[in-house]
Amino acid sequence: MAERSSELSPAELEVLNVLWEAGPSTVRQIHGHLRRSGRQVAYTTVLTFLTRLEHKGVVASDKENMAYVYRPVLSRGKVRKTRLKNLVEQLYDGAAGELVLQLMKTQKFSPDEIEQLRTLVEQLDEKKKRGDRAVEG
Amino acid sequence: MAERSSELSPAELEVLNVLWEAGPSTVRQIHGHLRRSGRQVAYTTVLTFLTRLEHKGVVASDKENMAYVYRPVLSRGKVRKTRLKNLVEQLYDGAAGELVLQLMKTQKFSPDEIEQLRTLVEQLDEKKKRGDRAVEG
DNA sequence: GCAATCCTCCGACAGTTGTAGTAGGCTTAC
DNA sequence: GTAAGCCTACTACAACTGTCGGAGGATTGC
Repeated sequence: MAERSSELSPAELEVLNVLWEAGPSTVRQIHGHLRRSGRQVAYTTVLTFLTRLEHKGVVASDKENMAYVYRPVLSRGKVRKTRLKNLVEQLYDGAAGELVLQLMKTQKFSPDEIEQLRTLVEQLDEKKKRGDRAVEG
Repeated sequence: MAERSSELSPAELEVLNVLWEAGPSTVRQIHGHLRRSGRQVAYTTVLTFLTRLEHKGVVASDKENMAYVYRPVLSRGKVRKTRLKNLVEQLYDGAAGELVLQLMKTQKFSPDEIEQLRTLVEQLDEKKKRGDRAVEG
C-alpha cells in the first residue's frame, strides 16, 4: 500500500470539515463541535485524528496558552478538486458530462444558481456554435 | 467500525468496473483485463477481491465448466448515486449547487451534452419563473 | 498545598485493505 | 497415466482506520 499517506479517511475529513467551518480550534472545541452535531466520539479519538492529519501535512498547530490550536493547511477547494477527479475517473470513465447531467436532473437549485447555470450554458452554447461554424466553413 | 461491510474499497471498485464494462467474466478474464490496462496485480489478488465482493453481496458467481463466472449484482448507477451523495454531504454541505457550478466551469462537454444541458436549464428556468410569479401574486 | 481539571503522548486493539504464496483438486495433451 | 496447466481455498502479513484508556505534566480553585 504505497502513497496513501496523503489521503484522507472519512473520519479525518469530518475533523477537517470542522476546521474549515469553525476556523482554527483546539481539540476540545472540535470535540464539542462534533458532539453537538451528533457525532459521539472520545476526546482522545479526535486528538488521534488531528495528530494523523498533522503528520500528513493537512493541518498545522501552534501552542496557545495551554492547548494547541489546529488550523487547516489544505483548502476545501483542493480536496474538492481531488475527490471530484477521483469520482469522475472511477465511476464516469473520466468524462464528467454524464455526472453533470445526473446532478441537474436529481438536484434542487436556488434561483440564483439557476441564473448562474443559465449563463454558463449560454457561454458553452456560444462556443459550440462557433465550433460548428468552423467545421462547416 | 460498524456498517462498513457493504462499502467498496478502491481496488474492489476497479474489479467491479471491469465487470460492468465487460459483463460476466472469469477471474482470469478480469485479471487479463486489468493487466492490459496497466494494473499489475497477481491472479490470486483479483480472486481475493472477488471473494470479498461476493461476501458483500456486490457480485455473484456461477460455476461454468471449469471456472466460476462472476457478474455484478450492484449496478453502476446505484454506486454512482451513493458515492455522489457521500461526496455532496462530505464536501458540499449537502447542497449540490456549488458542485454543478464547479463542474460546468472546469469540464469539457460534447455538443450533444451542451444541448441537453440547455434543455435542462430551460426547464429549471421555467419552474423558477412560475415560482417567482407565485411569490409575486 | 493539594485535589480536581485539562492537556498531550504513547500504546493498544480489532477490523479493513492491498497483496500474494502455497496446497490440493480437476483437465488435458501426450 | 502422468506431467503441465488451470482453478479455488486458505493463510498470511503489513499498513491504514476507528476507537480509546492510562500515564504523566501543567493549571487552578479553594
